[in-house]
Amino acid sequence: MTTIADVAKRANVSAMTVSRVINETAAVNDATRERILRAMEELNYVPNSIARSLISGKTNTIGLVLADLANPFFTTIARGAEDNAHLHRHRLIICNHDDDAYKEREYIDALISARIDGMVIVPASDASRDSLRQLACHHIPFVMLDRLVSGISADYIIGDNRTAAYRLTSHLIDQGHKHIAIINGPQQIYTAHERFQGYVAALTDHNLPLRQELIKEASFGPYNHRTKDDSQGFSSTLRNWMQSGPIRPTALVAANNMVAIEILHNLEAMHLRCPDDVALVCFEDIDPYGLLRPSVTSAAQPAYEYGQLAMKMLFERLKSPDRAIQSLILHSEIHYRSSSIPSYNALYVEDKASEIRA
Amino acid sequence: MTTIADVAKRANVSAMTVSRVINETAAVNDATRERILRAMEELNYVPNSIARSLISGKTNTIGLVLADLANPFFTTIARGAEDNAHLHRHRLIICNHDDDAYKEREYIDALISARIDGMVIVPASDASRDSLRQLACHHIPFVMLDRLVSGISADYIIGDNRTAAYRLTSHLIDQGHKHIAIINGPQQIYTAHERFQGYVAALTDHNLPLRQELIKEASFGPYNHRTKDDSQGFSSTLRNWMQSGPIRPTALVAANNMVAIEILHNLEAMHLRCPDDVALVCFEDIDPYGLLRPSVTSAAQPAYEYGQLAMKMLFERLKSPDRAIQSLILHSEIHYRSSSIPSYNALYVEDKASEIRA
DNA sequence: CTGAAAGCGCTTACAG
DNA sequence: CTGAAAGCGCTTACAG
Repeated sequence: MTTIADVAKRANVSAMTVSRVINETAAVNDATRERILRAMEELNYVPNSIARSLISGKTNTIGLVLADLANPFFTTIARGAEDNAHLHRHRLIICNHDDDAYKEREYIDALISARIDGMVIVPASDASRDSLRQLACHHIPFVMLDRLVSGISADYIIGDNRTAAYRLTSHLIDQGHKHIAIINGPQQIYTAHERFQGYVAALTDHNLPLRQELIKEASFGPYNHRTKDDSQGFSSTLRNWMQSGPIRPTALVAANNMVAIEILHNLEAMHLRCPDDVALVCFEDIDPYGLLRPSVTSAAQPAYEYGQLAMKMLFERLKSPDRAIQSLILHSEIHYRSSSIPSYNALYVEDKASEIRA
Repeated sequence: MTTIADVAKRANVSAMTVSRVINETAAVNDATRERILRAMEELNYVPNSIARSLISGKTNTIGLVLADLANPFFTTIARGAEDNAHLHRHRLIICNHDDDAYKEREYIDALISARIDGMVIVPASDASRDSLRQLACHHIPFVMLDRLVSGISADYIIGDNRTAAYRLTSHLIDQGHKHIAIINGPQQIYTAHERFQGYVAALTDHNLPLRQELIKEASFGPYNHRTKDDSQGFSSTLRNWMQSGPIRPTALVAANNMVAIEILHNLEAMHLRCPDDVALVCFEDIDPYGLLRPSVTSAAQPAYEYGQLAMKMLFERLKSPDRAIQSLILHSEIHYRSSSIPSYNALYVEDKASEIRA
């Protein structure tokens, strides 16, 4: 690999002068500059960022740590983050922790060692606390995205999970449902916990009983992309509810997009129709291209903005390390669609713009 | 930031001995080792990978350069690549070039400067040639994925585009279609070019005329995630074909998943039904979760394997820089579904396993 | 088993 | 306008 010394020798100057030409950090004689530029070109010289980083302490690299790049919600976040990082001339290292705090820790340790300038992280769970403390301890600024970890004070951007869950559940109640089951994510994950609280609050406020038999905790997965057989572990619960349980739910709340997709597969396998046999609402957009029929009622979060704004917040932090901690709550947009409104398709055919809004 | 010198001072040894303990590169007295380990812990020391990289010439970092992370095809590739990179304890830098060779060049220059160990790249177009030559010139091994660039000899993994296009088109012909239109990608993109050749060959072999009026070149986008209004620029063509053109096609070939999605939106806006009013086939999986109705006939490529195998091929190259160039062709699986088979839904309801295979 | 010296490829700070 | 020296945080190669 050509070094600055090679260029210097060929141009008959010192490395220092070459450095000045590259970085335009001081005036250089025009003839000398020409000679140096020619030497750089002839040798096809590209400066070594590693050497620069060792001196500057900056790598122009940001870590993006999230659950699963293959989940469309996180995919879109990643694209928003990458676009913004590119704008700031930084590169993005992407890591998938699959909601596993141990895997997350491995990545974080590697990223600390790689001296990333900062991190945007969707924490795996409450067990991420030590990892985040480790980051702080090494003075690596980070933004928590989508999920909080209690005991950690740092910039963050999250959604209005509890409110959204309350609204989705209330919508089902408004539709006349009394037995509303929920398939939730692991409670040590912030969003899953918040959504459950919103579900509980809506039932309570409407004087409906909270039935333990209608609550199931599942994985937010699947994270194994090779097999898709009930990796979330709620198929039998769902079958039991719909076919032989003591209380058959007439509506289902899915705590994220992956859960909703798996529910739709299960309903199809059971030859049940949605919303005729059972209604469905979910979190996160399950249908980014708007092509699913039945279309699914969901609390859509602005994923691209999540990524973009988290990165923006991080760069502001890098610029002003001592500024006050900031937080941002992005509100979900509830899309009321056919999976929870029996008459929706008729409406839909008549007028595409008739989508009901809260 | 704590350095190896800080640890050495606290443990009353030289930096060299600390280095030996960290890397287990030579025997160290047990008591000394204990003292050093304690000092490392007390100071919360994490070795600086940057400094190591400067010496070793390795960064344990791989560049993954692709068109658009938000396209599910590339998303799945990225996940496959990241999983494999993680297995090899390497980190992945992800870059989106949006089929823009200029944007691609910026990234490649930055990655060369960052001294990545290798790259997996879906080249933007034939105009990527110079960028790839630049990589080779800097002795950075790379694997071309999904797309080839003529004049570049390097390891690669691609699909069987021409054959798949031939089969998809022939399938439409078998179904009795005579006016088969194609909305293709830019011809300087390898896959678009190959798919078009397959389409032409199928028509020719079946003695059907190639009609210029039924050929439209569009973007493989959209790459702007904020607006989705005809960013590919074929809406008016499609409208013309279906509503007022001299020859109304009875079937459409979509050259990638994004084009197919946009076609479905357009058909819906025109109140046309698929396959009743016009049949549709496409490349790449448009429906990773199998929930679309109508389900779309497509030549699905094993995206996860693309990413995984490309990374595997790259690591083998890194291990054996002088081994012969390898290439791998992954065959598409043609899924015959309802968008091109009028009776499909009836079959489907009767028996989910009745999917027709070639 | 341990350490002093040199160097990876650059830039900062100083001198002229 | 230009350059010699020192140093970023490590490891390699040598010496003892």
